[in-house]
This record gives sequence, structure tokens and C-alpha cells, in this order.
Amino acid sequence: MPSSHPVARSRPGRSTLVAEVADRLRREIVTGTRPAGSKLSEPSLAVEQGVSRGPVREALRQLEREGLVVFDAVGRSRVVTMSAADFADISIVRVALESAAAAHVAACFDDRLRTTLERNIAKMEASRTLTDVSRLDLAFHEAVMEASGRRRLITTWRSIHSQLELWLGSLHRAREAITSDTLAETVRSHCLLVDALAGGDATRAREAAAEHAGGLVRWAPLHGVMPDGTTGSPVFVARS
Amino acid sequence: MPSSHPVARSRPGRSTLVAEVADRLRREIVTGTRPAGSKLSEPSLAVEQGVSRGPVREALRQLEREGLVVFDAVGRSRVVTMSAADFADISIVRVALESAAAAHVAACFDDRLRTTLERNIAKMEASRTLTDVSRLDLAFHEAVMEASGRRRLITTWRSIHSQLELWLGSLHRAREAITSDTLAETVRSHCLLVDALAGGDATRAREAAAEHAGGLVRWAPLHGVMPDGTTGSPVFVARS
DNA sequence: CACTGAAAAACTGTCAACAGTTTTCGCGTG
DNA sequence: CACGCGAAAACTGTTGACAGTTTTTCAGTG
Repeated sequence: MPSSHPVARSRPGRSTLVAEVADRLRREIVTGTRPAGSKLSEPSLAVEQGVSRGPVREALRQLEREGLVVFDAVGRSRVVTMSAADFADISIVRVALESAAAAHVAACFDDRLRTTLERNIAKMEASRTLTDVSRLDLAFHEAVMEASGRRRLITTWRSIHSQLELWLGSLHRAREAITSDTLAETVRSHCLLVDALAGGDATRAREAAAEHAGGLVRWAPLHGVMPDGTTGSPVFVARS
Repeated sequence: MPSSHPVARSRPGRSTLVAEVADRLRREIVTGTRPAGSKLSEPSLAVEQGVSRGPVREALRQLEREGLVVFDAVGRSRVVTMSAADFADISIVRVALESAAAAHVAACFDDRLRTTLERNIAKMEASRTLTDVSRLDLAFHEAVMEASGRRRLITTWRSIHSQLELWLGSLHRAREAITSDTLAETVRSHCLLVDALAGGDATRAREAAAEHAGGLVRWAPLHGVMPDGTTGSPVFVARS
């Protein structure tokens, strides 16, 4: 297993330049090396990364698509600034997509998937940092999405993937340890989801996924630390 | 009301060159002027549209994001080829997103929205071609999505918008007339959705939206005409 | 000291050109 | 006639340069 996230590189066989720039920049953004709101000028990035403006331009557009970079009306780009409201926004999309995927996965659940997921949960139990848990959580859901076999569901989910990483990362930088309570709750929640998926009932799986992802919404902002370091009350998501 | 679709142009104040190319190309693709599978070479497009390769390149990447263009492993681009399975795929995402939006819209439904939607339905009743109905249908759902006020829900929905247009367009070219039965059913379905939204019950609204969008899945492929002109049986979507 | 305004610096949009690779085409051969 | 095979054409990835515009700097002024 690779140590880096299974991030959505561009097409595999392709020229690696724009992908390299995008990967490096993505990492710098999600790790906080480039803080929210930082200016991203093409010439600076070009010399920094030792390439010309072309690839930088394309990389920035890709990161825009991933929601990590925003362009203003004049064409200038900055690292996105996310508020709790934005996180709620993202979570709505996440819940929608993961619920749909769960309903389909329930219909094609097999032992191979069970093994993958349970192995992931086992690693989660052995984790001691939020960063590790987060990485495993993302991998867990990536596996579920892929199991659904619905290509566009997956690509759409991936398009918000990085934003989740960014938000969670900003949370973790403020609070790296994880309590055994939180960990146990996380593990339990994932086990429940696996059970629901294994049950083969689409409706139950859908609801379990919604509950699971919704749990994160209720939990994450309650740490009270916004990505910009300020504290604020989370904007809430109406649950039906 | 503008005669052209309220398509997702790039940033408004921006340089219009890449947006222009993308818009023109998009129209040519969804209208079938450029059939599925057509090669799209940067130099040809550049001379055709009287610009250099740069803007063409960016426009192609944007259309890739919209799912209208695909790149192979070598970097060559073609107009996407959609199968009934792809349409089912897209519909899954659509149902997921529109259901989520409906749940949120139910909580903030007002008379302004009601007027917009009912006016749209009225125009629909007066339509005589599938093309017109489709355009109004898309506008209807765009209005609902926007009413949800969830930015990422909207942008994500927009990212599959063009693919729906492409699929429906290919269907319509094969069969331009619309029976009064189909029209009545369409209108009825939209009215039901409005009622559900107006009801203020998130769960009911969510289900109504799923039912509504799901109806299209069951209906559209049954015309039996695939975008490439062949006939085939639709791949089906498991409903929970 | 705050403020105005012009000059300078920086940045984006666009273009044309080059290098390496892939595809296409036509020719010769079995 | 089918089939390799090599040359030519075409295409993508990348670069550097130029024009127009925006932002920043800074000197001069009240």
C-alpha cells in the first residue's frame, strides 16, 4: 500500500508535468503549507516548481475543479477559504452521493469487499492520530464508492474528496490526538455501515450511509476550530 | 428570458475567448453537429474558431469536466460516447443531488419560487416539441437547485447538466414530436414535485424528487434509441 | 500625518514555435 | 491481394514572449 493518499492523479500514462505540479500544490494546500486565502500567482509557482506557466495554469484549473483553488473576477487565484457553512455544504453532497452508492453496493456486496473494509477498520482501531484515522476513513469510503461500480458517482465523489481532506486536515492540525472514545465511536459507525451494506437491503444501506456521513457533520465542527484558526459555531444541516 | 440555455459560462467578467470556444463547442456537441466519438484536435479547432491552441486546450479541459469530452491515454480528445448504461449512471447522480436539494428547498419554499416553477410548467404545457420541453425541464430543475442555496450542490449538479442535455438531445433528434400523453404525464410529475416542495416536509420532498427524476430514467431509454442510433435495451437502475 | 495620483511592477490572456511521439499513408514485397 | 514497413503528416506537451490590465509603490501635496 502506498504511503501517500490514493489521490486522483490525472491520466496515468500522461505527461507527468501538470500532474506533478497539481499533486505538489494539492499537498501543500491540504497540509496547510499554503494557508487559506494565499495568493497563487502563475509566474511565482512556475519558477518555484521549475516549469513554465502552461502546466501551472492547467494545474490551477484542475485544483479549481477540486474546489481547492478559487479564481476571482480578474482571473487571480487563491487557496480557497472554507467556513463551517462550506463544510456543511460539502457534507450535503457527500451524504447524497454516499447514500446513493450504498444503496447500490448493498446489491453487490461480496466477501472481497467485506475483507477490504474490515481490514481497513482493523487498521483504524490500531491508529492513534486523527490524521491516520482520517486517511483510513477516506480510503474506506473510496472503496465503498468504487464497489458501487458507478463511474460518474465515483468521479463526482472524487471531485469533493480534496475539499474534505482540506477541512479535516485543518481540524487535525488544531488537535492531533484522538480520544479513545472518538475512535471507538468512529469504528462502531463504520462497522454499522458494513453490516448495513452486507445486509443487502438498499433502503437500510442508504439510511446507514446518510447516518454515518451525517455523524461527521455533527461531530467535526463541534471541535470549535475553524480552518482559519478562529472559533465559531457550526452552521447546521437540516436533517429530514 | 434569454433564448439560449442558461449554460454555465465561465466567470462573467472574464476574458471571453475560452468561454466562447467552450460554448460553441458545447452547442455543437449537444446538438449533434459533432457526433459521439468525433475526434477533436487542438490545431483544427484552433483554426476553425480563429484562435490559438491555448484557449482551445482550456475549453477542451472544461468540456471534459462537464463530461462532454473524453481524453485517451495519449492525450487525444473525442466527443464522449454515451450508452444507456452511462445515462443510468448520470441519472443516479442526478437523483441523489436533486433529492438532497428537494429536502432543503422544502424548508425554504416561498411564493417567489412557486411563481417561477408554475410559470415554467405553464410554458411546458404550451410546448409542442421535445426540445422545448427538455429545455424547460432543465430550467425547472435549475431553479429548484438554486433555491436550495447550497453552492456545492448546485455546482456539482451543473457538472452533469451538459451530459443530460446531450443524452436527451440525442433522443430528441430521433423523435422530435411529443405525444400529448407524455406531455401531460411530464406536467403532472412536475406539479407533484412542486406540491411536495411546497408541503415543507423534507422527507416527502426528497422522495418526490427521487420519484420524479427516476421517472425519466424509466422513460427515456425506453424509446429504444441510443445516441449512436442503434437500438438496445436500457440498463436498469435498482430502486430501493 | 493622511491622501492623491502617477509611475513601476506584476499578473493574466493569448500567441507562435519547438521537441518528441503517435498516427497515417503509400510503397514495396511475399 | 494482403501485409509489413518506413517516411511523412499530424498532434500533444511545453516553452518563452508580447499586449493589455490590475495592483503596488512612492513621491508630492494639503
